[in-house]
Amino acid sequence: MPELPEVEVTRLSFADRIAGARVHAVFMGKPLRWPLGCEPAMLAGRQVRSVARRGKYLLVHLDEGLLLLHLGMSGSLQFAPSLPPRGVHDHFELSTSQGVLRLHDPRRFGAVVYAPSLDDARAIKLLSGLGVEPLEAGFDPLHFHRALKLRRSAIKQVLLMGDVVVGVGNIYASEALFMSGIHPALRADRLSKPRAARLHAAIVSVLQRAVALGGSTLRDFSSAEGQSGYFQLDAMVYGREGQLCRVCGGPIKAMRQGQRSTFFCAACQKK
DNA sequence: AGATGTCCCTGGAAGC
DNA sequence: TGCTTCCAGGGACATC
Repeated sequence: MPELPEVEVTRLSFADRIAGARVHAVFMGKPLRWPLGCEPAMLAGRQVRSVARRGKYLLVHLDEGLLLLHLGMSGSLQFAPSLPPRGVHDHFELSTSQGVLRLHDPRRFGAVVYAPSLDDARAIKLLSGLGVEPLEAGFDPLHFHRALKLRRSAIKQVLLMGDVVVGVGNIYASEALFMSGIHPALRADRLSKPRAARLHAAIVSVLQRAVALGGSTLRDFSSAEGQSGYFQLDAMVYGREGQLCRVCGGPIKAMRQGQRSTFFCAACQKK
């Protein structure tokens, strides 16, 4: 399932190649999470300027307006000079002078939304509530600790909410908490400054590492060049219920938090 | 206002 | 073997 590293790996895999491309045609398949918000044919003739990322959203900037792409939980993008015939799960396609950008998304939790600009109400609605970027300078230990002090939910759930820091999904939240020795159910406002700093470092480390390794292949992920990642080989706790902790040899446990599964080692992770 | 629960969707795995 | 049930997940929205 695409979290920040997968989205970033996807971006890196086609951003340079699509920059400058002229849109020829737009294909819309089955409805995605949200409507496109404009007449698809309206996009023909526009030029792709750049592809940026904010949290788990890809921002395809056009010479006029932009497309906000979200991969949901099963979405992946392909970009190539030409692609094989569309399958039943290919729900969005941008044919351009430099290749075809195709969204494949079996579960259709993904989205493609058009906004006239970043100041437009639709873009603001999707982007304004997002927290800081974990791989940028604005994410620092002291601000992180201060933000956690305002939250009484379990630390795992605060990480998932994405309004303190973006891009940490279910897999990396479990991994980062394991790396920093923090129990997922600990209230966010109970983290000491040193523990918040350790968690901060773990988040940066696990995300950077995942980007460097090409993202996680847990489930359906592959980059827009078709490369699959191999983070799964290195998961310390995620998906390992009942297996032995790689550090202490104790059993990895699973619990539910807000209808999401959390994996942790009760010996290594303390409240 | 912050916290919590519900829902969207579908393929694959597990259970009977 | 073939059916049903459960589960995965991000995030908007409703409800307390």
